[in-house]
Amino acid sequence: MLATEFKDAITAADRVLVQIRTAIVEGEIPAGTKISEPELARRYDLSRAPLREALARLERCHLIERTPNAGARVVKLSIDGLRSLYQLREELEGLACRLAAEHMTEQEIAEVRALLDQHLSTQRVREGESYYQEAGDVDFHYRVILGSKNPYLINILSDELYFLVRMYRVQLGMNGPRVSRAFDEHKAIINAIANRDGELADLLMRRHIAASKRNIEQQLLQQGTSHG
Amino acid sequence: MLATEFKDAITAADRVLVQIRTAIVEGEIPAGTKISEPELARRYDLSRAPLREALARLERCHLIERTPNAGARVVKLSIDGLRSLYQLREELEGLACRLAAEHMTEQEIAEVRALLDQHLSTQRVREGESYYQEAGDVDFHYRVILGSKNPYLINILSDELYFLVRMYRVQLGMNGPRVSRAFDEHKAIINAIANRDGELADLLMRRHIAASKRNIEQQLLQQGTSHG
DNA sequence: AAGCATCGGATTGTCGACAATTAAAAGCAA
DNA sequence: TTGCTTTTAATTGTCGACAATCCGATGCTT
Repeated sequence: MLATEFKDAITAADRVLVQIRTAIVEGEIPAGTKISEPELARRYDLSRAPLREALARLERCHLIERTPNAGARVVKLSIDGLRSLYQLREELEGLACRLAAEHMTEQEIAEVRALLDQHLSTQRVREGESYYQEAGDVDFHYRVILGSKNPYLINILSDELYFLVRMYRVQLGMNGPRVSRAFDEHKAIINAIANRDGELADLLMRRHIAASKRNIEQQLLQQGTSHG
Repeated sequence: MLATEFKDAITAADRVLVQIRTAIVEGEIPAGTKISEPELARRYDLSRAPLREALARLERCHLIERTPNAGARVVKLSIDGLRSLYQLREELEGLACRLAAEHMTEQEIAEVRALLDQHLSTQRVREGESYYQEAGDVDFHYRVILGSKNPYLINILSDELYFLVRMYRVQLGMNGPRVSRAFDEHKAIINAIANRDGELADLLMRRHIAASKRNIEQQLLQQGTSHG
């Protein structure tokens, strides 16, 4: 997914990390599941040593929660969790926009624009398939985050928070008119960055994220009331 | 240092983590040092398994940097690193202040105020010893961060970023008139929070952190020019 | 029957050894 | 002597087994 997650020297722990992480994000391993180290070790055909390394990293991005001597559970999706998470996202990606407006090169901006055009045409062809929207959106945000050029900010957003964000979006879906509006909002944001108007880019990004939050929030509420 | 880092069931990995982390922050293990797993295992008298768990967590709070199959090094302190780090701190602790003004109970606020008075008297007695200032400052910020009641924000600030912040401050020192001014700034911040004026608390905290940054920045510049 | 203590099973934490990879030393050619 | 290749030693990654701890079931007491 992310352009170049590991340069070279991919270790077994890295492979199983990606596998389990994907399984959790996509819901193949359901939220709230108790994690058994021996079971997962058998399932992915490796020893517990690299598996535990992978679990440590999963804990880092809040996909599992560990308690000493008791084991780990896949995180549960909740409204409170969503709100806390998106509260931070608004702030951090807003900051990323301000910094991106300051630090992104003209070429980087041009690349993001090309990316958006490409996504737009892809969406026209594959209308309705939300996965492409998902991938495109993640990619856009990822580019802006990188554009901030702040290594700690990049690390927090793209390595720690973003998998949980994707988990909410993949499992609760992005639906309705938001799908098509997101593209326009992306365009507006990159325009502001291109104009070196960090303040506006910040504002637009916060609204973009807030709208996305409301969308998922509704899904959660509906799901919670219908079969609780 | 932090009130209750591990509830119970302290494992060997936890112990060695605290030991190594302190050694790095205090500079006992110098910045930039190559880390040898066998050596550290002998030094702290345990196997490599819990040691590696500890190293994984040290990487998480940016105190060491690992490259696959190549080993780990203690992070180096630099001006660029300081600026990136404090840029984030300003933003995140500013947010923490806004949230704290909203969510902290009257009792929590009263406790922080008592804490400040206690630190003030302690400082009068042990004037000049910057360690107490350091501990007091960390404690104040820690309380405000907790007051935000946002678990992700708390995790990022107090578990991931703060040890690196402390490393800069311990190794480069907090000197001059800043030491005494910090107390007044803390007072002003908690007053704003008590008045439920999140916007002001945010502003004051950002200035407080910016001033702290400038102070360390100067130390780094002097050190860099004097013996390079 | 309800509550508590005890026991058993399973899981996590830790250990020492082996395999794979890397970084540096030694050797050779130009 | 310089540059490259080869070898070698050390380090990291991985494995299987053991020890310590916890959760659930069983039995006893009141």
